[in-house]
Amino acid sequence: MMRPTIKNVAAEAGVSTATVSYVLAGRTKGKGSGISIETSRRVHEAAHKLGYRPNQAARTIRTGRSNLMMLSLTMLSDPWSLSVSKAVGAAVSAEGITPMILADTDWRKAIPRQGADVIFIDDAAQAGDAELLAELSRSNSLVVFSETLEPNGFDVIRSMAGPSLDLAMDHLTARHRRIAVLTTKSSLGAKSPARLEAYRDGMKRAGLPELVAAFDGDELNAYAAAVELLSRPDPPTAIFAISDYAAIAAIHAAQRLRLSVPDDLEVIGVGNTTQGEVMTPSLSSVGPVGFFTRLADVLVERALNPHAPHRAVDFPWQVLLRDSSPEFSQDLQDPKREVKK
Amino acid sequence: MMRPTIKNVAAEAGVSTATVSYVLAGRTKGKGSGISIETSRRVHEAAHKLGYRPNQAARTIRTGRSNLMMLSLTMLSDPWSLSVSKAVGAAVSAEGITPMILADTDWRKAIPRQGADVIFIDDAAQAGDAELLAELSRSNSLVVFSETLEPNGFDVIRSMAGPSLDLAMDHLTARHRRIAVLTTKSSLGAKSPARLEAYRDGMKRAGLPELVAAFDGDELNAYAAAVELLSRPDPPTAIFAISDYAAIAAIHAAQRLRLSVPDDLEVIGVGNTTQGEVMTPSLSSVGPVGFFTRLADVLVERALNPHAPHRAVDFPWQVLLRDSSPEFSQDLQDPKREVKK
DNA sequence: ATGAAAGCGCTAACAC
DNA sequence: GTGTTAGCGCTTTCAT
Repeated sequence: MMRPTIKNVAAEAGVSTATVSYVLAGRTKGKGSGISIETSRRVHEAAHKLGYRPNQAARTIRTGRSNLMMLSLTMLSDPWSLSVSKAVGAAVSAEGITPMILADTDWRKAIPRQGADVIFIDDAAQAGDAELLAELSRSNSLVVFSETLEPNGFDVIRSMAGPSLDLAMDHLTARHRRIAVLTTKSSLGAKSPARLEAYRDGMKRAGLPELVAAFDGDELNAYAAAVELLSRPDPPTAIFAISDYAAIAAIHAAQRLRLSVPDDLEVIGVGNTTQGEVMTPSLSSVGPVGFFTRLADVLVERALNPHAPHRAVDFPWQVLLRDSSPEFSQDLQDPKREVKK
Repeated sequence: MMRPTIKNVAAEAGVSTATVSYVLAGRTKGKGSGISIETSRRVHEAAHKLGYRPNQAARTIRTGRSNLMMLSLTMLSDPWSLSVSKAVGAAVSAEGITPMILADTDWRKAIPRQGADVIFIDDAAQAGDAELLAELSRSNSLVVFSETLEPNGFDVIRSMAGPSLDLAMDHLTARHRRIAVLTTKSSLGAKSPARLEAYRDGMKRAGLPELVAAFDGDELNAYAAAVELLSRPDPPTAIFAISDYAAIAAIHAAQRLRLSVPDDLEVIGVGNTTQGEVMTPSLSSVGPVGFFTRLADVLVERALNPHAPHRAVDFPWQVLLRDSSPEFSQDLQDPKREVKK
């Protein structure tokens, strides 16, 4: 009942453990390393007979590589997270790397316990994160999504969100007077410190009063907050949501209240996720284009080359107006209204 | 630049590696194991100074436990998967177990490479799975979601779906004549072999012709298939979707085509996920009640007690009519129409 | 109260 | 071509 080891296989095949290791590593064909075809066959046979599975922990301790990529995703139900997972899954398939998701967990607590070759962290904005990351980067390759950090032993994925966020706010303030922001209470956390500010600045520029609806947690709470917001006596005619998932929740809330999107309510999200793109009505969003594929590439590069110099990767953002905005607008970059296939 | 080991810490603190191990394992207070308070302090100090992090792989190889729980989720974007992740996350938090998600991957290929104490597999229906699982269960504790397998070295989570699926079909056939099923092409895979059959049997009972819309893959394709289905000259007035995510896609498709749910189209899904419950209109679904919490409990129990006898856990299902069905129906069990909070 | 030492399963020099 | 052997970092008897 004990799990068979390389030793058992060696005994069964009548060879040494080294030979087994070689054969199972597939170095039987190369010209330099010579294992006879017959020995190789016997080893494979023995391994199969015993139901041998390599012990990943032992291999890791020896080689120093786990072939694991960890994705720390703060809110798995955020379509942003799903997009990351999908893109990474597609990118690593060829490389012998297995992506594992650490979901809805504070990486600050959970990471130290893990061993992955490369770790993606989707949320690093709290005080002290810079130090902690520098510290962690001594034992793992880190790729961090952050608007504020600089590379320091780890890579940083940055969204050059500012200008596009401003543009989106100007779009809204030109068309509406009551514009609410739907945001997480801890706008410090998550991917969004700059987003709330963009709203505030935009409203200030237009001389309009702020209308803040804050929720705590996931899309269910965002939905509840949106319902509350839209049920007020003088509801907003536009919502700037701090994230696509919040925007989607707002649209569902509007539909529930029999409000028409975009006629009664314009909604713009942030993140440009696939989910927003394919929903009905499709969601206007400000976000990077081609982001997820590129992010996945960066992660794979880092996995394959742990010692390459660390860098910051910037993504230009765009405003993408779709069905949740009333009209085609000439004044925005890339104004082509996207069509669903 | 090398990652510090227990050895370095021992040297720095002027003690042996054994002492460091003891201290860091927290066995300093117990009466039996005596480490002086002073030594303990020095060790902690040294560890902190060096930025020591235990090597998880080394610990695993020595103890045989990784404190990892792996969730193999065939389609992460399926709300079913999100519900699993959420429930498990809540259940393990206290136990020192870290749940990791293996997403959108064939466990048949990926599992052998991993080392987790307990592995949840959400999809085991293919030929040969029974043998492979029995095999794998020699090295890992397995919990398998399956309608067909029997426990054999692993636990089985079973949904007693049949009667409720039949009930749901009878509900539909009593009210509609053109009822379509929205299903994955490979209805062999995934969690659904019995679901398609329930549709077929139900239609046969009612003497109605089958109307099958099959898609390949994820919710985007389900959406496309639903649009196509509803655009036909003689569209169905009800859709029985093989999974909640497909049902949600169908509702979105209907909304896009300006059809009213439930007036023009009744939709019933399978799985009873939270996402379906909170959407607008809320989704009628047939599924287990309290399933996810219970599943999480089973996983935790298994993680804590690897040698307990293996068992099958059955979940009774119910038909839950919500807004995507036109009317309150007396003839169904638990007919209380649920209200969103 | 602390340390020495034996491995866990595996890989990679280096011998033969 | 194949075997010997020395560890990787850690935990855990068993001495002292």
